[in-house]
Amino acid sequence: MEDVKCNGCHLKCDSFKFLTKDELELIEANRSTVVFRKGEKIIRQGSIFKEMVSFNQGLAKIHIEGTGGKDLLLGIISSSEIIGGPGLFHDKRYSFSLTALTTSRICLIDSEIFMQVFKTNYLFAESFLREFSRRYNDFFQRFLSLTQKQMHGRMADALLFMADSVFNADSFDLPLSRQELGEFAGMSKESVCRILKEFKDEKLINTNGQKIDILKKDLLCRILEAI
DNA sequence: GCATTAACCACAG
DNA sequence: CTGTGGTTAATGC
Repeated sequence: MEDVKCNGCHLKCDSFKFLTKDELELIEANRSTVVFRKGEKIIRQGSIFKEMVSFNQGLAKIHIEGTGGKDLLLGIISSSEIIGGPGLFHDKRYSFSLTALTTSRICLIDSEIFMQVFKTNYLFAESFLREFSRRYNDFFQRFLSLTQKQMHGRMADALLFMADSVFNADSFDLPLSRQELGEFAGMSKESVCRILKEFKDEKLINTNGQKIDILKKDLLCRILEAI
């Protein structure tokens, strides 16, 4: 893999554009670039917070571990973003796991160095916190969906999220297994199968393995709105 | 009571 | 891993 300089890297997220040449070189000297394959864990919930993740390319899931080995899938990373979680400021532990859903290109930045730059460059810090806040806002919206909607509404939510926030298309190859989709929509994998079949029978969507086509988005939106 | 919702289990492909 | 069918428990008319 070619080692692109941070300065000329077009994959890095917008926050980095606020860094001075010196700051970017400092980051560069304290980061590694790693490619993760599907299923590989990028960060592990509970482990010591050593590095910030600069996610550059690919697809990954943010998930937290529940009891009995059951996960809750909180979000999907599909574009460049700096990820680390509250551990950077709070308890020096990762508060969630990050797992690659497809081959993903990531830079790992020493957290001490990241913090150093955070403290000296206000525009960078503000931009980073804006991204950070947006991410947590999304989590809160998920909680709302998970706690106040019934299964069909949650499934419609999950499918529309994939279409609008991840793929920007109404047809896509779902990067999640039925099990993972269940972890995202807060239901068992059996319920996922049943509801997808119902949606398919009602011609709201078409499914073929991992391939999903949303056929009647307006009706799906109505299911989403109707509790 | 009866219907609905949704999880758990078993099992086939 | 995916999908189906049966069972069960809780909740709501």
